[in-house]
Amino acid sequence: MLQKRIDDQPSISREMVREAQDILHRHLKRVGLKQTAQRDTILRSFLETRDHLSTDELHRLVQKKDASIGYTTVYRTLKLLAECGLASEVAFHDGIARYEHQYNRRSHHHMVCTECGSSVEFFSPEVSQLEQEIGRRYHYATTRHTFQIYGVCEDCRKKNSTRPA
Amino acid sequence: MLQKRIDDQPSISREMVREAQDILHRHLKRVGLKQTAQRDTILRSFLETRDHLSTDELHRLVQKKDASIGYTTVYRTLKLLAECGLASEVAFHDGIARYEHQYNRRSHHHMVCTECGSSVEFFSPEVSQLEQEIGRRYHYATTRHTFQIYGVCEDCRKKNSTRPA
DNA sequence: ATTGCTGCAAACGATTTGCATGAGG
DNA sequence: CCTCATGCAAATCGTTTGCAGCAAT
Repeated sequence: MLQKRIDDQPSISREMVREAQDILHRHLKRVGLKQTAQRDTILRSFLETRDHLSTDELHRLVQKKDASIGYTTVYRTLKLLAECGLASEVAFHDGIARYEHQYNRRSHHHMVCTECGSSVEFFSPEVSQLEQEIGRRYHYATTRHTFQIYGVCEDCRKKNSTRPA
Repeated sequence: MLQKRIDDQPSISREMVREAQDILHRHLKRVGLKQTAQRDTILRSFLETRDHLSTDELHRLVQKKDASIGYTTVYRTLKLLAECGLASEVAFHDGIARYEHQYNRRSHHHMVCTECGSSVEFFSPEVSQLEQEIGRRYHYATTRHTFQIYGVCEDCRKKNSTRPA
């Protein structure tokens, strides 16, 4: 799936990887789980991308580093990463769970093209303010929100006018 | 699943049902499909609620009117309703597709409790403005958006403080 | 008559689970 | 050592599809 980049954040630094690993390790200790090579490998692969990965895609990436790591472990680890705040699920409307990293990321949102599936990220602090405000109004302790816009991107519109239905 | 109502719209009138049925029938004619008793029954059941129905829940409701109507038909009809704008899918984060009616509804959004699954609806015109604005900025022809807030509702917080983890 | 519709059962794809084996604390 | 992690295969969940008979146009 394509991915247009609006912001150009540099690829993740050694420091950040270490810090994220620490977060994971602390989380594991806290809930009485074990630190394993597989979990670290998966975390590292995950951090090395900026895409909205499906479990399948991440599994493929992980396999390049260690072909013995199975599907199931990737699923389970992704859940762990979500638990400790390193990853979060983004539901595009294609029936597949996708994850992105949440570590050191400004709150951002997605606009998805319903024809080609490409997406842009955008930032909109107003939305976080809204979250606060609505939460207060209805007495919810809010934790997060999702905001997605669906539409048709410029390229697809061009294609459509060239080859009309 | 629970459903707290913030706005109190009266239950749907005969008029509205008729109008919605017309919309469906016109849509069917337009795309060369047929008008059937099942489709009308399903539409009527759908309109009679204000909840965010899963296909399963709608199927159960429909069966009270006509026990012979099957699962598959409900799925297929719900898709038709979505096509002609009478229904729209709302993705809470529980892995089930839910639908709500869209006919004669102001643009609204959901706040979902991650503990008990109950939800409130709220209205926020700012969000639609944002959709326009972001779409213009990145040259997308936007069609719709989703905005959901997740958090813990007052009741669940009370329960938690009574019976701490 | 022709074409689409229905309900069933089987297929499907994504995710989860049971289990025997292997590795971390 | 004891407990949890792993990988595999099988199970499960929601959803979709193929098909034979039925109904709307």
